[in-house]
Amino acid sequence: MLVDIAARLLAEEGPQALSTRRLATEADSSTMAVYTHFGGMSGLVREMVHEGFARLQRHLTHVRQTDDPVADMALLGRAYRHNALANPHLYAVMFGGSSLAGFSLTEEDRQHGRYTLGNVVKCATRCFEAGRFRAEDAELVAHQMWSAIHGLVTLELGDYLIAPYDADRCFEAQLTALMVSSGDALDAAASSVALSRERMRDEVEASGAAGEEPAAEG
Amino acid sequence: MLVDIAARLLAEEGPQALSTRRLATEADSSTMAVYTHFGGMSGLVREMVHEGFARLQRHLTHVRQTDDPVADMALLGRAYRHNALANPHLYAVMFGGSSLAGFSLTEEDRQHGRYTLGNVVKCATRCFEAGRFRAEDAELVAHQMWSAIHGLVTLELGDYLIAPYDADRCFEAQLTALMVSSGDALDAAASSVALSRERMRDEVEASGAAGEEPAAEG
DNA sequence: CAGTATTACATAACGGCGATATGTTTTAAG
DNA sequence: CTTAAAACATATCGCCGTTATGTAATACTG
Repeated sequence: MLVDIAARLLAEEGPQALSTRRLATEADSSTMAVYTHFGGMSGLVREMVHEGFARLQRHLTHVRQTDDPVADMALLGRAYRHNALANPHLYAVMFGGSSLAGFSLTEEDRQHGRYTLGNVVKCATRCFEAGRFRAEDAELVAHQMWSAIHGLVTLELGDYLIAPYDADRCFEAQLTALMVSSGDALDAAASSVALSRERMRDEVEASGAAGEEPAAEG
Repeated sequence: MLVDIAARLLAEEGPQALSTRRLATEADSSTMAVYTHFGGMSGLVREMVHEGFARLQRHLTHVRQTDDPVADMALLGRAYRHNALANPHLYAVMFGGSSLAGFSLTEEDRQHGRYTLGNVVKCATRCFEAGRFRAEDAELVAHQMWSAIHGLVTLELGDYLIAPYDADRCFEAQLTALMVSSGDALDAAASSVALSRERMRDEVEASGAAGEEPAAEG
């Protein structure tokens, strides 16, 4: 399928490899294929955005609920970052706006992935019910998690975070800070974040052994 | 100067207006001008990045130190956002990575603007000395402020934040959350953030009356 | 001053891009 | 079988960044 080829090209060679002629060559067809099936490059980019959010959703729904909702929340953050690092160019298309020259996304395209926030909203509600977070707006908390971690991931993908304040260090600090600012106690937050790190390590080891990674890239 | 024309085109018409032919037309010269002066579009983009960070620095150094360092810190956040909203396309070039198709920035280009973080680091140190922040790494705090607010601004510029959780609301919440997670008490943080909002309002009214805005855009 | 080397500029061309128009082949419906 | 629709291939248009080549202006040097 053309979408699969496009996803592979995007992951392996980056945005500049996504051209009608390159796709035609790769699919053994003509440049018209993109237009008959997607109405142009914009339509194909839209499909890529949907695919990107589907992969994100797959990562987020993969975190299991435990009796430590704050650790679950931290794990959601780790899953978000993990997905972005596994599909960096796809993530750039999802949020980069005009990452591909001149291909502006529709308002509907931009808001399409909003459903993935539901995972975070539900988890925030559980944190409220457990008395770990101040009882405030769960959606607002979700938006704060989203924008803060999105910002860190964006800077990381752009190679703006370097030693000694590399992305790993900033991310761990960011996770704890987010839990604290939502109302959790500092030591409790640090403990839950540490627990989430162990759960994440176990997760990637298990799926790494099964070779289940969604995408690899250089 | 070619850089001024480029900055104007970028601000008024967006990234796709930045082409050698368009610049040649606008400057009444040929396409070679970009190559003799900047060695190509990449060089011109680099100059734009430098200009963008210079404007950011101008905004950041414009916030005055008061006896409420947390309010000063919040005002730095507001200044950062204000600069990004005043120069949205320029901000996209600074951090969008490949906002312009295929023009990858050098490692030196990406790290060039790092000096602007110094304003935040100094302010964080003052927050420590005032006993408002937990005495930890000032640079780490600065990085957290940076990535969190950068993430929010990025989502805002990309029109990802819509009512009822619009950018204004998320930003105010983000500011308070950042101060709280750095160690400030919730009510103290909220009070300083509110104070910073008033100072910001006075600021834009004063400079607005003098017509001193750095750039306007549709 | 003359002579020269460097820089700036204009023109034309190359390859690649998204997009369109047109005609042809394949597919599916009646 | 007939025909309407979908998919495809080819050629072309107007962009793009970039390069090569030749020319005019400038600055340096003896």
